[in-house]
Amino acid sequence: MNYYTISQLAEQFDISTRTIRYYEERGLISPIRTESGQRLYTKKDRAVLKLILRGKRFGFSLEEIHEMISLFDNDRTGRKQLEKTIAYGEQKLKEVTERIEDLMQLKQEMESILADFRERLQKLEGIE
Amino acid sequence: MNYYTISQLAEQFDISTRTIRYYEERGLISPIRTESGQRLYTKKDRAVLKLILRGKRFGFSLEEIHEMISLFDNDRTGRKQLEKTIAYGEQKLKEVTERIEDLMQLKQEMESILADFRERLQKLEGIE
DNA sequence: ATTGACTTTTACGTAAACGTAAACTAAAAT
DNA sequence: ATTTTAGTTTACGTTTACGTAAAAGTCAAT
Repeated sequence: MNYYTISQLAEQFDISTRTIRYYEERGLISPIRTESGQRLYTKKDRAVLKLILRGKRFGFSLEEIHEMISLFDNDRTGRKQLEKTIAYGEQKLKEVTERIEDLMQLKQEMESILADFRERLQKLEGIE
Repeated sequence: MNYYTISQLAEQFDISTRTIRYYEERGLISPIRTESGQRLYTKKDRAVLKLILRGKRFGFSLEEIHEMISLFDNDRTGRKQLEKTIAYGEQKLKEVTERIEDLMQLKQEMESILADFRERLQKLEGIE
């Protein structure tokens, strides 16, 4: 296995090292350390970071993202745990679905407004 | 035409009056005033407020929302203005479309993870 | 007319999500 | 060997999006 340094990841995702350390502060990511204390990130850590950034783009808070990440934790073996996780996942899935529908409606509206503007432009060009 | 008071709108959207005044501070909404200085909101102001809140749910910043609202400004009569507005609108539309696609991918992933968890649960229940 | 609910401005406070600087150590390059 | 460059912690600063409180004016109801 090979590792990434913090600045490599920062460059790859175009974020600051401070941001990555901050995510660690908040418990979202947990890189291993070298003897001297340097952080080393695995592919999995990288994937988690990717998830975080995607979540952010969707307007989820770090706290929400934190919860969602725990969905991917494979340590949930017990039946009760599994059931809770599934219930939580179903709820989050519903939220995402609603958000998609909302966005699609917004898209529709923007398209109709644009169509209206284009029509106006046409008329203006007809005069000239 | 009839008007809404600030607290009426606040109640309707379940937000604080401070929030509404803050949107005004930032130039997102511009209610008229009574002689004594009270704010009065028209249906149109209400619609703008609705837009703002929806934008927020999508994770747009107030600054971005501000720009998007200007799309709905009907004061853009000049041809150049119209062209600029259309170009801006097309770009925003693209962003929204990308966001939808991104979200749909997330949805897929969540569904497959959930399917996996459900399968595990089934196996656990088979044992018992 | 007076109580109480509502509104106004001004202004300081706050949580989230980092930015930035200092002071220091380790690694890499010359 | 010694500069650079990259990394660490600690800690204070900053922006966004409001919350909250004070002081004063206004509207609605009894």
